[in-house]
Amino acid sequence: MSLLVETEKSGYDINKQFAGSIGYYWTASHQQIYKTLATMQHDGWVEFRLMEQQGKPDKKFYSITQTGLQELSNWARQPVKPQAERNELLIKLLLADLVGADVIITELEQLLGQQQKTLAEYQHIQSEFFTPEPTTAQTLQCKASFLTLRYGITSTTKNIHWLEEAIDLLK
Amino acid sequence: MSLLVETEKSGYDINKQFAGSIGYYWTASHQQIYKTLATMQHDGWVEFRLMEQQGKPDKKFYSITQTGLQELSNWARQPVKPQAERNELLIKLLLADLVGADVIITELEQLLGQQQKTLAEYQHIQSEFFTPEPTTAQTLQCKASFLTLRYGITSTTKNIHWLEEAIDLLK
DNA sequence: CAGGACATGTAATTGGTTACATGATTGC
DNA sequence: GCAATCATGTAACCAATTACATGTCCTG
Repeated sequence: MSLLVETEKSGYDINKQFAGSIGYYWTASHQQIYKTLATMQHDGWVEFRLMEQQGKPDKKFYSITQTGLQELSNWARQPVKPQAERNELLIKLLLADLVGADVIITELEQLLGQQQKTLAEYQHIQSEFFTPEPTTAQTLQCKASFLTLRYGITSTTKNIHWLEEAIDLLK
Repeated sequence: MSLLVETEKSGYDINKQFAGSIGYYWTASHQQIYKTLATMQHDGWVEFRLMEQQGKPDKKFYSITQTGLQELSNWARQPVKPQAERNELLIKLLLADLVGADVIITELEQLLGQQQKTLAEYQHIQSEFFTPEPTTAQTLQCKASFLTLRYGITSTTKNIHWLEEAIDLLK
């Protein structure tokens, strides 16, 4: 729903946003998107207007309603609920005896490579779009995107650190 | 199932383990635990023996079977599936215009306080149980617990860094 | 005598994935 | 001719949460 605050969008558009940069911190399958839009429409949180197209299926442009805006604002005022951390990797560590440490180490190394690649991408984005860094004078919108990217960079960096430490100790 | 590799346990025991240190990287409600144990037992991955007790309800001590061990080992050899990141906080950042930046900042500060407390706890545990740090000579079991703690410390540190940066920029 | 630990569950619902389905248009 | 893009969905299933349920013993 947050994505609809800015401007009206179709389910397809939202799906593309998840596939892009938004996907770094939130994702949903297209099935999930359409289902959610349908229930939100049913609850009166969003409404849509049909846009007929030739050759392609019709588009439904969803926009947020007053009720929806109220609902969203209420949600944003509630503290985030601590979500259960579930880390398969740490479970596997316990099983190192069972499958052999080398299997685990190989996987850790693979993940390390991936994370290093991701970090490089993020840093590229930062140097391209956020130099110099946003100051307090910038719009909230701009700060939010910057902090999102920074979140990606800090978590990836920490992951790399931990993976290196883990590989080092297990070897 | 990983928790049953070491020794037989009841659902109640597992629940307590989740409530303790294991809970930092994996949790489940007692309902979920009993349900999962029941299906695993049905699939032949675990078996139990009843322990009758006077005054208290009977206990079911579950232990892992050969089939279960095989299944678990297969699972551990598979690469972890990348799980969809979902971060409510970053969504809220986008809504700072709607609810006012101060609401968001207050929440960030609250979280910062919590994380600092958590970090202090972790560091206490580290200094108590892992000084000096485990070397390559230690058992895998010991290394695994250490790395789990290290994971907690690195991610909490990362959260603190990011929260400080975010508060700073939004103010 | 109230509240928590002990010990197990069922039922209903939500949130999400996987698989299946449709059908025209555009680019290689 | 084949795959990808555009654009929507349904159906079945799995995982997890919330709420409800039972009954004893021990401690303050």
